[in-house]
Amino acid sequence: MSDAVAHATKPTTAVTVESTTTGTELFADRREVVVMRVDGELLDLSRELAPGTVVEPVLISEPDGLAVLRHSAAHVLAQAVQQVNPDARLGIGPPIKDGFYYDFDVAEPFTPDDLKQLDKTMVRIIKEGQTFRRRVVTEDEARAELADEPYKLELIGLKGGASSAGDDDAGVSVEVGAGELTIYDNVRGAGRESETVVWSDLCRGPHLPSTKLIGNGVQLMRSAAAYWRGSEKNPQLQRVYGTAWPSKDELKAHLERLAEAERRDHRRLGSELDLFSFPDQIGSGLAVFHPKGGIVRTEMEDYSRRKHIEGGYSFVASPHITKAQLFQTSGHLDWYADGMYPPMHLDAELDDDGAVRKPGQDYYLKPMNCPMHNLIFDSRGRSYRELPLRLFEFGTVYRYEKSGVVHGLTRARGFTQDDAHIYCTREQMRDELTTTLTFVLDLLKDYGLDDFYLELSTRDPEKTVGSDDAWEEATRTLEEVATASGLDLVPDPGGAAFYGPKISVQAQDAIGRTWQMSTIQLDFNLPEKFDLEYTAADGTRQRPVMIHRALFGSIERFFAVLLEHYAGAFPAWLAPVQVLAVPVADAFDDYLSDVVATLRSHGIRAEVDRSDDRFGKKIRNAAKEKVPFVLIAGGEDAEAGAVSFRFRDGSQENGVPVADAVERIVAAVRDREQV
RNA sequence: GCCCCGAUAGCUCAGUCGGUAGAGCAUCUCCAUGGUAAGGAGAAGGUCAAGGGUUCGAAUCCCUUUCGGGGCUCCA
Repeated sequence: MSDAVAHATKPTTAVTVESTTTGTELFADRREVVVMRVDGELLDLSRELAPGTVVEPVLISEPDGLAVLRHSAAHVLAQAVQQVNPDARLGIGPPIKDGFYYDFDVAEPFTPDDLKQLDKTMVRIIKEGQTFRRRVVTEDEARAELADEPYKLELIGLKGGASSAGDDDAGVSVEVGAGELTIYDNVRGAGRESETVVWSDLCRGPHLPSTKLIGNGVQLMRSAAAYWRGSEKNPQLQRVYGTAWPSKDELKAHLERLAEAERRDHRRLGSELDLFSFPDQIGSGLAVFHPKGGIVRTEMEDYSRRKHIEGGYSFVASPHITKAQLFQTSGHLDWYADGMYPPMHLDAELDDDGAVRKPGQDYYLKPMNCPMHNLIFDSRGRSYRELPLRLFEFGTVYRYEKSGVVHGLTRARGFTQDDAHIYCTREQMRDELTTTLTFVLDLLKDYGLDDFYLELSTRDPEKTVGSDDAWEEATRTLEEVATASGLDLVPDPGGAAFYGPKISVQAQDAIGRTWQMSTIQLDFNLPEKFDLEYTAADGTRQRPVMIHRALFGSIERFFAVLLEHYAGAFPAWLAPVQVLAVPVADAFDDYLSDVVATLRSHGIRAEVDRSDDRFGKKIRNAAKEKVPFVLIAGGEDAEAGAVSFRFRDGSQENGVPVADAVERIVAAVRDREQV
């Protein structure tokens, strides 16, 4: 086999078959090879290979191998479910990020106890070392065999229509590929006289050679309802989620990552650190910020304002409600009325007999600021000399999110956008987009995020307005600007707003999660609808181009992202309490009060812990509050006119002269250092 | 909006079979307190989310609403 290496796409690993064989034989001495790739297609190792075929081994540790592991685990789950409950009907069971799921039609939803039992049953199946055996069937054979599986029959029907690539349903193609129809039999004691088929499933494959290879890195996570084939119009099935890894250690590491994410959950930290809450009395998705959260938010806004002044933005303000006509003009009422709070009907007058004397007006809470900014642009004649005109506002908007989607600060019903609309000429558009993208990325870096990629959301013809030409030009310009940034660019087909395509900045946080942050949207459409014009140098009236952009998206959401990114340990400039002074005994309260007064005179948020807790308890409290600088003073420090620093990592620096300490803290805040 | 689960003191939670409310932390008072993650004692704190029903009796069982959680769908 060593000489078999020949011309192949991956010369280091691919082999060329010399005589008819199978992957099983070819890679017999390499246990970590679980599936093989031929012409870009993944195949079971047991498939026969003709001479001349170029074969790449796929390891369980690489993405394709992991997906096969996870999909195989989904099969085991389905077998376990039908073993426990023969009446369960099968949906689909694809691999997903970190694991897999399988959908079932069952009379009773799964309980946590059911999942435990299924986990045990799965372990038994895995240990049995069942073989996944592929069998090609005709459509009629498949229909006969799967007569009791209505969802599988539906998939077979689908296969006749659209190709797998054209089918939007994630996972459907996992079951019925583009090629032959196949059923996989799970065989116990394969090759022996006693061999029996214990379970079968319609599936395109491939799978691991044996359930044994799934190993002990599998765990069921939760169950939830999911619409059949992802459509609200279809019945709901019960979905069981699992996670699967090549080893127990990797499973443990994954569970630890989940636990870490839970510890950082902004909803948990928000109440632990007394930053914000969602009082029931106000309503779902509507937050109040407490003093400590309020100061963080204020710092975020103040810094943003300063940068916007430097960036040549003009500041505007607009009301929270408006007459319906404005959103009629903008098109929002046509496209997104469902996402808006229902109108207040005002000013109607009735006769004594109930007839309408004066019709009323509908007023809406604003879901967006752009129509308001358009009116500011349009409040007088505009000259090309004013362009680009950049209107900025921390604009609070209200969107009636469906009850099931509201989630902490990241998906709220009322929130404040750091919203700007830039009006410019077509000639300025490209430069302005470039400048804006740079501005956005630089500002995000100042807040401590620095790992980005871009996403280009393009048109969904069903959900958009405007001419093809305009969309084409807008999309091309955005793509060019995005490409020029040098960042990775990922397509997001159909993800555009109804008025234009957008670039969104995706940022990775400290534990590797991706958040959609800023968006930059190009819009030829709203200027048209609002009939916006400026006078060009030659005296003609021209239509400006409009750029929508938000950096934070919403302050609330960005607050949540930063809170999770820093796990509550904000850099000094953002921390609610920047310095907590802890006396060794209350004899030093006054000494530290003087230090704190000096710090405050430099604009530092500093406090003395004068509580009657013992010293150790005060240190504990300061640590739990994640205060960046703890200043300690006892006799030694006081005599030397000094303080001792205790940092968040527990490290210490003693006997620092007060003036040096103040300078150091002021510098850390000024330079936005993480400490 | 849909499916499932939940709501007990400020927070985290216990409360058996339907018999009338409990802990730790936090808070307040007092005592103690000189060096790096919980000093001690005491007090106060509840219309058991809200409303309705069943029952001699409901935190407990049933219904509705509100709020929250996990998903699905959605996200200008």
